Amino acid sequence: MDGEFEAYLSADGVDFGAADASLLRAIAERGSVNAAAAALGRSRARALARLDALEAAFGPLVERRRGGSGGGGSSLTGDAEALLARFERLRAALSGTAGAEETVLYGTVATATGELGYVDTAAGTVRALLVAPEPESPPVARGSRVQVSVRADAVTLHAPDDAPPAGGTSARNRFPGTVAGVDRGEAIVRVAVDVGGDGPLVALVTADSADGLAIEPGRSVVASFKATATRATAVEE
Amino acid sequence: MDGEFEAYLSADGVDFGAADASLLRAIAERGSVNAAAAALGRSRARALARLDALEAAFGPLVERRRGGSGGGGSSLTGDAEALLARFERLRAALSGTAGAEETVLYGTVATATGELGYVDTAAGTVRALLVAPEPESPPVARGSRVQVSVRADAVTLHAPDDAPPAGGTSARNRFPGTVAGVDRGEAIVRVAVDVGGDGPLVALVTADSADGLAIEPGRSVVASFKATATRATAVEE
DNA sequence: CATCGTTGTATCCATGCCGATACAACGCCG
DNA sequence: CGGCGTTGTATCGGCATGGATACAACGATG
Repeated sequence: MDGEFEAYLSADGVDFGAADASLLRAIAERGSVNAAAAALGRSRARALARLDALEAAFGPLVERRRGGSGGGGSSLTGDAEALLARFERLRAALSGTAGAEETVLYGTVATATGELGYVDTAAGTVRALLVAPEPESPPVARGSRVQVSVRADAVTLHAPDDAPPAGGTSARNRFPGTVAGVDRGEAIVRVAVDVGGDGPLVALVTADSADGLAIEPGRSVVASFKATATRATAVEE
Repeated sequence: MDGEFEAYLSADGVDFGAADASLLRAIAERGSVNAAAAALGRSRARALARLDALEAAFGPLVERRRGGSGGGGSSLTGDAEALLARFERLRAALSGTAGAEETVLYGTVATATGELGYVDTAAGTVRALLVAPEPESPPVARGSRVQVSVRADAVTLHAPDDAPPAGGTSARNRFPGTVAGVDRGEAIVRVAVDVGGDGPLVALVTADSADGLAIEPGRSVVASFKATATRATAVEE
């Protein structure tokens, strides 16, 4: 997955986004809506109105005081801190530097049992969560054409003789393959594994793990990932 | 993580969201912008203008023909299909029914090495990716107060005598604990594990895995999750 | 050639959001 | 009591977005 994202937390038709987070942070930092708005190049009236709208949807976020020492001021509530923390987690989950890279495999749903199904792909059969296109939509059905996404950070690499057992009751997807490429960061390593599909299966592992497995191009490995960490969504034919 | 989300794919200042996806899908289904707009209760002029804007940012999405058999019509390009697939993956990654639930642990960064660090939490030391607050911000520093989020779908459960080895070169975070609660779906199971922190560590596993481990309240288990699947983001004191 | 139903383009009006601005109220402080 | 700097509220004008509408162009079809 490449490109950029914007994400919002939603409640009662109000979307909390990056501009709102900036406003709350500026209030915390400067202690007043007036100074925060000025620092962000926004009008105070609009900032106050936006806070009213956000509070109607997300609960009390800013305690505001007029008069008194310093002329008045504002501070964040605990609810605001929690909301900011939630927003940060959402951003972190999506941010490109935090392992949002995915391997995408195309295939057809072979069996569907409740929320889980098996998908036949070029790389082999994958067990995955079947995600409905819309919250109220019918679930993905057997025979549907789907894309299966596997996050790089959900993939574990094993030496061939140290891998989880194939088949049986193990719920892990398991693919033997050959290391095709290695990109090293300071403490994390991106490993591309050729598992016989159209493109490589990508794993994001720590440098210790990579070293412990002596990861290098040409090395045989087994890649595994949880069924519940794997999503299948419908695509057009 | 609870509540609702809205997510957008961004390029060149244009955000592709649910309404845009609905428009493209309606075009594919009805074969014309006119019919699609009418079906969605939108004006044709605005729909066409929106397509122009989207195409300026994301590339050619709709092939439009005027005159001819049927009076003309429109169809999606391959780029549009790929964009829709990407948007579906984004939605699936965030959707509540697909395992986006997280355990959040608060703690302090003890060591930081490149992108990875160790965080001291009430449940014990966690190895995690340190996510900068903003793309251009300095990384999270040692001593920082952080929230550590662990997705339920990233947590693997093991019987105590079958768990990965503690310490050494293993890159997996590892927490022995006791099953505190079990919620069963048709094919997946949400398991809350008491690991000694403020709240339970939540795991989303398949029903076979849960059965294989004889998961029930009171059962001793070991929960493990990858360092690269674990994110630490800064929070206020 | 006229008709049909599409796309292409332009215009109008309504609504919502936004910054700038102004007046009012508040409570501390000198 | 006046001054200060904040919050509270209201108004104005500008801009963006959106639906409704209208005219023009296109190419197959009868």
